[in-house]
Amino acid sequence: MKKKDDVIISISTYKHENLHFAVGYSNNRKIVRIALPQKSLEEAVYEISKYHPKYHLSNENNNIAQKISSMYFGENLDFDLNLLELDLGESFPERSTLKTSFERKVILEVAKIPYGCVLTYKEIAKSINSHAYRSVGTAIGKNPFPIVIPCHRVIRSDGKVGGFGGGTPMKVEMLENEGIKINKSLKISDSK
DNA sequence: GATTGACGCCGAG
DNA sequence: CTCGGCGTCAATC
Repeated sequence: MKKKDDVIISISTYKHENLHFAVGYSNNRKIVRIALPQKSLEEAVYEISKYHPKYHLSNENNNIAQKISSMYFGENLDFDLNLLELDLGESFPERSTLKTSFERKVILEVAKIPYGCVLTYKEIAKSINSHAYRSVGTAIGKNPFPIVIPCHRVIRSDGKVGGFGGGTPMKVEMLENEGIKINKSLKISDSK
């Protein structure tokens, strides 16, 4: 009997401006994880393979990886969320980082934030009827689909950009690529 | 239970 | 403005 966790995923990559993007797919063609851009191909692939050790590299679907890189660099593109395997808890019980309903609620709420806009961790918590601001941050930190699920658009209530898995500088860069102004003390400068 | 957070709020310097 | 300190609650051990 085949364990679900043994599925072999395929990883496709795309390079732009010396940054390597990687996307992992399950055998049903859904995206199981997106890697933030890395300086080398090996690092980009590792960001996927550390959650899904059984994989092969593929050149199929790297148009998607290319699209994701365009979004990273600030293009305002629509992305079909149906391409994402949001049900990771079921499909990949061991590797999942979206196990609980709380985490899924948070991620789905973040998915609604439009291009060029930001919300605070507190606002996300409020919209899912919770006061667990810190837990919202922790859940967003596990986002398997960065860039597409715009976790970089969630900031602190004091106006600072806050933490980010790929480092605060990357978060700043992504926000600036969307036209959001950020001053030297890492605060969003009001764009009115 | 105890510890740990990509947080929030307030008060003291 | 920076820093503690405490509040808060989901996840993890």
